[in-house]
Amino acid sequence: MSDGSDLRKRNAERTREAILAAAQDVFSTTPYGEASLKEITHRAGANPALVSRYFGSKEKLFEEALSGALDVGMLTSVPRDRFGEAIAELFTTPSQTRINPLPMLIFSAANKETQAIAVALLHKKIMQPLERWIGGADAAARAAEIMAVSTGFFTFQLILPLQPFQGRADEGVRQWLARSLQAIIDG
Amino acid sequence: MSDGSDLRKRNAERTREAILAAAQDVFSTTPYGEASLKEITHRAGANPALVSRYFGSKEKLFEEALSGALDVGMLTSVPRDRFGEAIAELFTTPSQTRINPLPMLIFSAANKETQAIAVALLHKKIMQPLERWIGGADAAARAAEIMAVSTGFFTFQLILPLQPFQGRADEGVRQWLARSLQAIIDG
DNA sequence: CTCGCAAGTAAATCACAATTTACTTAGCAA
DNA sequence: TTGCTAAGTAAATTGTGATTTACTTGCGAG
Repeated sequence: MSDGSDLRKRNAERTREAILAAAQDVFSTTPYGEASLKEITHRAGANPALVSRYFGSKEKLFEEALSGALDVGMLTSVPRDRFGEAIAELFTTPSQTRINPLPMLIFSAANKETQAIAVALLHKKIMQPLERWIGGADAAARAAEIMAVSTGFFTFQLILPLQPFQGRADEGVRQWLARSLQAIIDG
Repeated sequence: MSDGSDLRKRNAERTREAILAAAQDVFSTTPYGEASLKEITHRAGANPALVSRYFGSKEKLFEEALSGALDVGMLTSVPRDRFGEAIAELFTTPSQTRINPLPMLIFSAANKETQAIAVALLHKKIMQPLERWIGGADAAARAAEIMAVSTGFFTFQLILPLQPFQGRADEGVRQWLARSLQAIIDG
């Protein structure tokens, strides 16, 4: 039976997961159009033809990769009165292990198909729960504001690098991030 | 001689400008990879082969289009004590006439080449003059913060549409934008 | 053991758009 | 008027990468 410690060479489930993991890796560091299935499957030790078999298409693979990476818990697991501080700390502490979904979101701008996929998933997996967590009449606006600040920050930290946002960023930038985000939560 | 009112059918200067204008139009509304030279030159009433002649390549055309669109005057022509208010008003007042360079910046994430082009132009045409206009020790950080907020806003207004940012946006969003930007200027 | 099928592969196909090439034509100059 | 050159065009070329196809092989059931 296929439990997690299965050592067979051929194992559809395992291969599928390996491709998905590689896709999250690649899609969060490489623009969608430049992320090739050859590269992704190579990293997974698999063959490009399997993407079609297991996911249907590159776009569907992207959808599943993004869906798996989007996790509102990142935000909502933090106490409200420390929100800004905690998120600013998280954003400015580079982590090799955890994959960051925001670059994938930014890269999804690369074509209309992936834009549509991203908008739908963003609503379902982030905006709706985030709005509920925030609560109140203008929760939707405040949730959108949090996304705007976060995405803007990562755009210029990871994709179009500006010096002040590089690496751990400086104290001033961290404080700005913390205060901006806290102000949105406090309303 | 070729003054601006020249009516000849064949006029290299005129054609070049027409292609450039069409490119700014298309590149600011269509992801780079989906913006075809066929579409751009069609709008300009010209032929795709002319891009190669007048600009060298699609990337060079993009560079010139972005360069022409990036204009820090948008920001620095505003009095400092009304900065937030004025920019928020500008950002939330949809204009068909003026082309918005920020989507082009966001779309430039689509590949490493255009990223590099965008970063270089962003520095030269926006960050440097903006930092000088802001002044002080942490001017670079504050300039980057302004870009982050602005780009984040347009990402979710124009590219991955979130309801609260659509159209003129609501009063709460405008106030948030105004206050966020003003706070960065005030330090 | 061996058969059948699921898993995996290599190579062909398809699609598409940028760029190049070889050609046509408008417009100016002598 | 005639030719020469710059401007413009149509079609061929190229390159790339996703997807499909036809094939091979591992592996477990019976």
